[in-house]
Amino acid sequence: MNIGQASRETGVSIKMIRYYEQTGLIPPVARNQAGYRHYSENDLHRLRFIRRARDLGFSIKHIAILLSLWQNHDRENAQVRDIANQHISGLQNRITEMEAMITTLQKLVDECAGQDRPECPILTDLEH
Amino acid sequence: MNIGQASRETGVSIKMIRYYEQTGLIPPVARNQAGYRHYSENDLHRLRFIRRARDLGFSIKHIAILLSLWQNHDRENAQVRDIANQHISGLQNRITEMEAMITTLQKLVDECAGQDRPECPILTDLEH
DNA sequence: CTTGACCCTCCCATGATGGGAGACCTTATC
DNA sequence: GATAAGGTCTCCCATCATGGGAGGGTCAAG
Repeated sequence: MNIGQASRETGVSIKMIRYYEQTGLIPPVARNQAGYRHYSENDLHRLRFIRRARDLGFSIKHIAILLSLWQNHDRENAQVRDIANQHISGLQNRITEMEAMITTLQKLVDECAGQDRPECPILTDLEH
Repeated sequence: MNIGQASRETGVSIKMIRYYEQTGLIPPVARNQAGYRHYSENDLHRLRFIRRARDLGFSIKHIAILLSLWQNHDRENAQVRDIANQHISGLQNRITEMEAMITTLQKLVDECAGQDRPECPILTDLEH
């Protein structure tokens, strides 16, 4: 199967498939005589794995680790859980930060809307 | 005041101050004969504005608009509110996405921890 | 044999930030 | 006045994941 169809099957863009190969996240795939990449069912499997992990917000570095654990039968499941828990914590921290931003912003917007003064409380806050 | 002290006063790194000038977010500042940048109280004011807006998560593009509204006395406060509301929506959308990721991940981690089978539900999910 | 769809590599761009090299300036100390 | 330390200048490179596009080769159907 050529790269275009592999892309359609897995939901990973052609650009990203080549990028993953180039950066070593996936091993080089087979080529035909013209140099076209050729994807086996196994290759597609790996791409779907990556796609799913990206959808869950894992970084490429974490995905690299997950891929190696995936194919290492000596792994401890706890290692996988560690990666996942680490990722969950990262997400939660970012959410906490963003919620704090929203709280501040919403208060400023409310103040700004609730009055007809010429100066805008949002800008006044930023100025400070 | 030189750039180093301006950086310390405003909390904006030297690198970023120069970058903001280079990309036009702030106008070029005065220079002494040796070419050293020199910052007035007004310049510091602008930098603090930017710093605060960055802390609230505004993109540079949004900050550029906010800066121009800040100095435009004909502006409508509603314009400023629009930018802020737009930003709040963006943050909320990202939070929603991340919360969905956390929900999925947490479920997988719980399943993985609650059993002693050799296969890991997290990897099994990613595989799928 | 032509046409259109596909594929290849290589280069560039994003957004915000930092690192570092090599050169110049300033200030304080001896 | 010399020297050392530290501040500043510009220019280039890297990040992370992703996309755009140029210029050229390939393949299959008509």
